[in-house]
Amino acid sequence: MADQLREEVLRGDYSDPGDFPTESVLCKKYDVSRYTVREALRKLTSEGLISRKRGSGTVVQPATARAGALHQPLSNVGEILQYARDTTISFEKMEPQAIPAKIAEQIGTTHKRKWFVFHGKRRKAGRKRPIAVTVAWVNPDLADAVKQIDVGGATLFGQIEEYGKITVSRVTQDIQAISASKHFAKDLGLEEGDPILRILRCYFDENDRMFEISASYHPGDRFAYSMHIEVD
Amino acid sequence: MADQLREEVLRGDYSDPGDFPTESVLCKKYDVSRYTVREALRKLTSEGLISRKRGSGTVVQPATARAGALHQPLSNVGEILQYARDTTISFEKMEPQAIPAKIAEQIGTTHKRKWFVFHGKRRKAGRKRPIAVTVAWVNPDLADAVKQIDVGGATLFGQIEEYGKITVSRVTQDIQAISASKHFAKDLGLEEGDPILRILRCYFDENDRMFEISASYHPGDRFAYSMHIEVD
DNA sequence: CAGTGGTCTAGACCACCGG
DNA sequence: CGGTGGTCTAGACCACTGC
Repeated sequence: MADQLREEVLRGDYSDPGDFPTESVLCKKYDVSRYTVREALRKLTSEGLISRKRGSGTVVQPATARAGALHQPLSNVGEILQYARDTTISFEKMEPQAIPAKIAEQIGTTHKRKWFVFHGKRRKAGRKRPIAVTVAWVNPDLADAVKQIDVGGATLFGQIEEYGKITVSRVTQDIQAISASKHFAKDLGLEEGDPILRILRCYFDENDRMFEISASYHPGDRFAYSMHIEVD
Repeated sequence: MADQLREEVLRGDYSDPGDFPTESVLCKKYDVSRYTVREALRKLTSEGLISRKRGSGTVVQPATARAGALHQPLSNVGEILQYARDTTISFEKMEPQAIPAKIAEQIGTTHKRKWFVFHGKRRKAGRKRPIAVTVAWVNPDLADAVKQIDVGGATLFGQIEEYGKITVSRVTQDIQAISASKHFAKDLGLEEGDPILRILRCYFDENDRMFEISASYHPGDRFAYSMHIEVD
């Protein structure tokens, strides 16, 4: 139900203020209890699609004109996919390697085996330089899934979910400002030493197995990571 | 109830795995319905304090050995306060000024009036250099509350909430990597040009009025912004 | 298998908002 | 004042876990 409602909202069905149905209307429309309706609306609220006010009702959140730099709104994993909307990413499969010590230390992992490695570049239509570069490591348990990965296509973790028949259930992120190494500077069209935003993500499946680690590097001057927090 | 349970968890009451009470036990202990228990546990889950698994039960999330850098776990505004636990912040009240163009542009505001300005330094016991510096602007509507602010004390937005009789209802954040200016480099003990993580926050009250803007600057090498995302 | 958390129904009272 | 969403009770069935 949340999915269907989300589609309707994104399609703009309730774009006029006051258009959004009340809880009781939704109960009747979908023939479910109020609990179920509220559960669905809770999801949409946490995604920032709607906002609700006691006594007034529910309104669709205006797609606020994102000023200035490239933004990456992100409050749940669903939105990670949205990020890919007007950009494309392509990967290159590299030789398997162990998780580099610097990364392993930061996320506190002790894996010793060699993981599958992918190098990715995210591009925006009409720009020559990539807007971000990514290094991703995939758990060696998932060899079968890795064989089927299409390096030109969708997100890595999405494909792993599909081919590996697993579901991402949590993601951790560490965001840090670092200095561009010669290598990353060249890729991103920066000077060595320029600020770079590094986002280090760990993806866990439903059994709490870490199945992917990704490190993406964004030019500091062209990228801001945006998020919103609702307070209960 | 969530608050009380959170205290117990942080105090370490349920540190052994298998110690955490089941839903039915909590129902009896607090004499509330299962809905209420689940609502409280939902909060703690979203804060990353506990994790739950159908059939197995609820376990307190291990305070994973945070390697190296200073971390700032943050998934809701409540946790912004926690950040202050082993650190202290002190402010200095400056002359009112209009929001600088660079900031105003990024957050897309058109306020023209002069806002109250505070400069803050966050320190950790036993370190001479501040671990972060902050610049905060407070909405000129809140002159009465600003008069009562204790610059040596708690968080700015917390005091504004109290004295201004308002409640923060949402926060937006923009996280960006920037290059240290001469001024910030000196304050943080860095070289000019070193990477800095800037977190730009806008605080909104229950009427969606932006009542505070804050920009905090963290040394790139000593600070990582950590967060976790649960997928439903 | 018994017990866990996930989901759901069908009621209820409340604080708050608008007309 | 009636209707909104916020909170809550008291049940129920289910999938999944561990023994």
